[in-house]
Amino acid sequence: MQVGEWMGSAVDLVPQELRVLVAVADEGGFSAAGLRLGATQSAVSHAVRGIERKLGVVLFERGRYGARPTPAGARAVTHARRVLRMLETLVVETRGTQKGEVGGPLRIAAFRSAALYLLPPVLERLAARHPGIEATVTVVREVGPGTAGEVVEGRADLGIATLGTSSPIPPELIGDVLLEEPYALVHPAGHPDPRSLPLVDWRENCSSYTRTWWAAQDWIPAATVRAEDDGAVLSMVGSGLGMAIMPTLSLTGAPAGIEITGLGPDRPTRRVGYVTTPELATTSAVRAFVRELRAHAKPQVRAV
Amino acid sequence: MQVGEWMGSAVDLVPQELRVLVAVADEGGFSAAGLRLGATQSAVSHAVRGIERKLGVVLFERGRYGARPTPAGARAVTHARRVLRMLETLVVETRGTQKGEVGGPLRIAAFRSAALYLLPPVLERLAARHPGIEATVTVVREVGPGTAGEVVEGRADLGIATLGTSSPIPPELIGDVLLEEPYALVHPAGHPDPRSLPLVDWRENCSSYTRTWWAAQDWIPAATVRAEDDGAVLSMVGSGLGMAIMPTLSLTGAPAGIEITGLGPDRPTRRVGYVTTPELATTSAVRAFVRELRAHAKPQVRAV
DNA sequence: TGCATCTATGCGAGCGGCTCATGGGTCCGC
DNA sequence: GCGGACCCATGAGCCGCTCGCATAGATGCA
Repeated sequence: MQVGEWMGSAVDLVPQELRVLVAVADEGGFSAAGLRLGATQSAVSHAVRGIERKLGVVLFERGRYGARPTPAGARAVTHARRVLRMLETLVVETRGTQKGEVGGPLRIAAFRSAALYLLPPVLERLAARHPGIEATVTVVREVGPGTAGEVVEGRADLGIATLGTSSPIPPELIGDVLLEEPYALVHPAGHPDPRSLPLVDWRENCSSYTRTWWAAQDWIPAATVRAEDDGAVLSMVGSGLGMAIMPTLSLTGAPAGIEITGLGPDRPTRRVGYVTTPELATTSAVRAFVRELRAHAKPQVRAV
Repeated sequence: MQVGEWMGSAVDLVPQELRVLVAVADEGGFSAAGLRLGATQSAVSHAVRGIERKLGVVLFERGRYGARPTPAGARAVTHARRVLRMLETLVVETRGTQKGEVGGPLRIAAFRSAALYLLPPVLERLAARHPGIEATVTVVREVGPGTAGEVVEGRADLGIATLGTSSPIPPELIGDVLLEEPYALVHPAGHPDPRSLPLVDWRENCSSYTRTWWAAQDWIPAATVRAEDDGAVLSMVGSGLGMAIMPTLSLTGAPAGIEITGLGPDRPTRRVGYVTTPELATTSAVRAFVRELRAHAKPQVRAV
């Protein structure tokens, strides 16, 4: 005989149900979520209905367009992501304790230049040392919530972020500064008076500290051109369209025909660091990655 | 048709399985765990076997005595507790978002005197303000891992701890100081020279800062009597057996016949605070409790 | 007014997880 | 030494949950 409500709480959300929530939120509809999960729309509909009945709360507004999370639904999805990640962690760490090795997925969110120039050598050494770790990098524009937002929302395990006065670490996250790098003036090579060129800027380049310094410099004009990202800025400068003030990391892949000039002793700097959730900070995969990150970031500080 | 491995990952630990792990670890055996879960020993055996097969790791050593967790098992149990708590949080917070009210279980670990004299008024006001919160208090001796250990192990959501130089907040936890209270000399009322009495002490009374101060006081003898807890010390002092040096909180319920004398301007103090996990710190129940805690702790600082 | 594209739902099938019953192993007392 | 009293392990069977299928309902668009 099997009693209706047996072991377990009255409201038990199994991992599959959590995955359904995340999939619906990500895909924006039941049908698309079903496709992503390798299931039918019917299964998703049944599942969501069951969850809503258990919780006594409507989680998604259905409509012609698909499904949007209600406020309660959005909160549920955020929690669901974290729970799913902790379940993954449980499995990986338990296995790792047995075998004495480090492994598991590691989702990194980074802004463009960090993903292109800072992470590759770090990930290379990480892979060499811990082949079990499956690292994935997502490039996120460092505006609004930025990479830290990805971590808060549970979409990433660790974020490479610019940690400035304008963007402190959110209270529910922890992190540390990896390197402090100066801004420099970039301009077409051989230009006699680069400071007179029009300024090329891009959206992410707006740390408040930098802005303060900018305001004190009377030679800096308002940006005449606003590019999509720092890479675009760099190529525009290379094409002779103007000059730009960029952090060192963005200049790593500078093409030929570009000259970099320092901004003097009182030049502005920015701090680049990492952020992660405290429950993930203790996992061996995150610790191993941060170790490699530190080992590579430290020399760069001196090289600047 | 239903494919063998359909939705969800190959290794999916459902909440019931997590509860089985926790129950077996807590109860020390499959039969007892089954009893606690309202299920049979057979079900527990099947479940544990299934989990071990999924993870590919032996989680419990079985024997005549029952079942003990292996190292991997212990880690799995710790993670399981946290995941279960986060699932609970998901449900409660999602419902709360809808209704706009705060609720859910709140497991508090506190050392004896805090549970007896600090918490009751706080819990009273908390219950008045948020009837939905179901607070439970566990008294934990503040030695070794102490109340913070309960939180780390996932057995409590929030701990009232003595935060001193000897016991810093563990890196995976967050917390804050609530009040700083002085130690005082307690002795039988009317005694002409209380400092000459034999010293009564107890195990928890061993902050390193206090010890430093003690070492500098030549009038303090080695403890001649060592009681089980501060309450016992207090009643022994009340019986005229000797004097003791105790923090203010332990003196709240001092019986008649006891006199309290200050220890001068350079008296030692101890800091009492709370600790919790960062993922719980953002939940509305914990925030509400901490708010009440602060509101009550603050005046006590001035009253000292 | 069809059509396209969503979600909702009734129905049936299969797997998973439970109980029941039983067996094996070990320690203890008589 | 031997039954009994604890453990856990395992096989058989049953029941419910969850999913797929088919279809109906809703809605915006041409």
